[in-house]
Amino acid sequence: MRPALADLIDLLGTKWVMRILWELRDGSLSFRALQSACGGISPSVLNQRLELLESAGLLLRGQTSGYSLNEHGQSLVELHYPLAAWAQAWQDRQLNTR
Amino acid sequence: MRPALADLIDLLGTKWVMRILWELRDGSLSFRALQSACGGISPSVLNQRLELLESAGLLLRGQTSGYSLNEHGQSLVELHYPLAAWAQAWQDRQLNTR
DNA sequence: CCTGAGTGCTACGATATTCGTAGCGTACCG
DNA sequence: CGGTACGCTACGAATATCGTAGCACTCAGG
Repeated sequence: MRPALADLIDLLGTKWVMRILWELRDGSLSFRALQSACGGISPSVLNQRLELLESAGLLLRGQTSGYSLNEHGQSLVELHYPLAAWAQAWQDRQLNTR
Repeated sequence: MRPALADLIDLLGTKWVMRILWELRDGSLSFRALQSACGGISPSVLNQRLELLESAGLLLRGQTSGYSLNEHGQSLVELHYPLAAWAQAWQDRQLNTR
């Protein structure tokens, strides 16, 4: 039996997925705003990922207010907040090493 | 100034990277064992990712005992342990919805 | 009305990444 | 001298992503 976590890891390991979740962490963004927030992801791929996240039950397609995370998506991205401190220490380490 | 977390997210968002970290979570694996643990990733890409993880300072290339995470890699993957419970609830939700 | 600006999203050729398989060179064990 | 397992490379085929152009729609001003 395949563990649930492996499926999640595959989802999060899909290019752009984590980034999109992250950019939506504190509120909704329009399609185009998301596109530029992600540094110029192409619209076809962005749309593909948005469909993926919607079918994963994490995303709300806003009719007026753009895209935003639902409660589940929000709780998932909040689980990643501790990564911020780790990332900072990691970057400092990389700079010193190099 | 680009936040450190964005770099980390890009790293983790690279295909196979999270999966490799996860498969190495409790010990070392040989190249071929990693390959099959990841469900048949092609060796060229696996090698590429191993180099990436090594240059990111997370991986130890074992001379005898295969590949394993160093202390930093280990601490990173431990930050993801809380995801397991979330993933389980997520999967249950998906099954009920469908 | 009409125009302009913003929206979500599609199309499509060019480019980059990944896959799948075959195989090399080495080391160890009988 | 096999046999087996190892890390890893090569390379064409398949797939994914990029970059750009543009369509259809909505809404605010003039």
